[in-house]
Amino acid sequence: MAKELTPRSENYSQWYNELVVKADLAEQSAVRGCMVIKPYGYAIWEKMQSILDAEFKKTGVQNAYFPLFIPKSFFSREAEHVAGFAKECAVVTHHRLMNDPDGKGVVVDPEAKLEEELIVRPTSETIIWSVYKNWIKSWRDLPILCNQWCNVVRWEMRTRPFLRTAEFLWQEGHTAHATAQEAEAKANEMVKVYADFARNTLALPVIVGHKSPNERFAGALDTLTIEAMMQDGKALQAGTSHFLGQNFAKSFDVQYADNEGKLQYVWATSWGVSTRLMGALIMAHSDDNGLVLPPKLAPIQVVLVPIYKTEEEFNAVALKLNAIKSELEAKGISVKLDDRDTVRPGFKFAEWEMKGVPVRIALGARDLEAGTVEVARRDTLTKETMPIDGVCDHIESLLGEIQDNIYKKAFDFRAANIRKCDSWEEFKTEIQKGGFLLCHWDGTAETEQAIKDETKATIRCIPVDTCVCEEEGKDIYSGKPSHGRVVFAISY
RNA sequence: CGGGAUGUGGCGCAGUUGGUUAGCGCACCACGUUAGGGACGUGGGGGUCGUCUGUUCGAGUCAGAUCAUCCCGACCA
Repeated sequence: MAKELTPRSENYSQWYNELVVKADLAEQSAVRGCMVIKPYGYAIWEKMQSILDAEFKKTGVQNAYFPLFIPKSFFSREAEHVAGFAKECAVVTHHRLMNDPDGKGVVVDPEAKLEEELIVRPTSETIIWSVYKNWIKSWRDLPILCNQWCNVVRWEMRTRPFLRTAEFLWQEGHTAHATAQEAEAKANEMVKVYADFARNTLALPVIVGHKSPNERFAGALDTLTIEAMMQDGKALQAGTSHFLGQNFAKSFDVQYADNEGKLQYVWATSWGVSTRLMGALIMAHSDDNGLVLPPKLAPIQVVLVPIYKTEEEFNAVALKLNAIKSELEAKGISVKLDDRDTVRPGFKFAEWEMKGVPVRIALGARDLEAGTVEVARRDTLTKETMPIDGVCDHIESLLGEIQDNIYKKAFDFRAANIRKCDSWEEFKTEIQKGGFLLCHWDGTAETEQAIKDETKATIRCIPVDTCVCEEEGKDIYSGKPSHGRVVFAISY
């Protein structure tokens, strides 16, 4: 059948690419590396947005919107920042088209060349700090805590659906503070928000940690990350929070008068998560039957499938199912009654499984007589027939159970694929098997680079809340002294 | 930008040493039978074979050019 997936174990990439399309999440667009997010996929993203947005607001953050275009001169003010992004920017050079004088179609009007080129934002630090300069005069203006939900463009050489696309949706928070301590605390607070969201909502066990200087955001003094493990053992950076120090304040000359009247540069953070979380969700939980969505994120939590032969049978079954639907909805559960008569039940079962709906209820004439329903759960692919009375209460708790079980499954998988490694020879073969290796590192960029060149493995993070191993040891590569283990992995 | 591959109805493919009307599966349309794990039967619609040039009596098939896409690298959330 057209809907069948390549098995995960056979070709992980192909399985992933097919799943994105077959679960109706997204498809490729006419422009290479860009993606159409379809309604079902977007509904999941919207759910992520609304939950995260509420969390941000609890920390005092407000939403705002800054322009898509950044004048080239703004962009080039912070040296490290430019160096980090210059190679992947879309640039607007003209503002008008004209009819091709030599024939059909249109060409760029050479008369309409812009005096200063505009960069399509790859991230908004520069434009935002050029604006913050006008907002900040006094210590009384601080802190400023803004977030924006928007799209950004990074012209990547190679793209993959959700994980790396030329254009993607994200949120970027940008805060300005009077002191370094306050800014660092904010960066920590936000990475905690991300970690809680990943664990509680996405059912994704993540490791929180610091990036090594090599892997740090361009222009940051410190980058905090949440790192997740995918089912092929590769690491995925799922969100980052940066302590930017005074780099951007100095580049954009943003100073405030403190309570003694002295001018001080402002301290900054920025933090973001993107539609890459969709990729993380897919790769962490899905199986050969398709998507597996944690109930807290599923746009449809329960699907009802009627089974019938005649119209009378359908009416009787639908009556019962509608009653169940109302009762579930009264509990705040989102329900879909699949009453299409154009496809058969078996087709519906397979289709909703592909789309990852956590719970399916099937009800037919047989059940009506016996007073039962069939309840199937997506995470375990098991089903049981139970009395129709009390089924809604059962499903309410079942959704919680499924949420926990999906997290547990991912947690156990990760636990089984994290191991310590103390020998360089062992490292070289072990790292290729996938998973995270906890190893001693001497703290130098040279060692990290050498390891990357030889094995493609990078330091995913220096963990702060999971697998923390502060202990004396020797660097796995250089043999120099080390004060703790860090997480090495091959990453997306 | 380096290495590899592929372009044939919406999708996935076949198409022999060049040979006449370009074929198959899925999807689609109609009718009927079906319906508790991706239904079946019968009938039907839809493609000039990525593009250009060449070789030839004759090109989906051979040659050259060109464009596009995909995979592996470099780069990256």
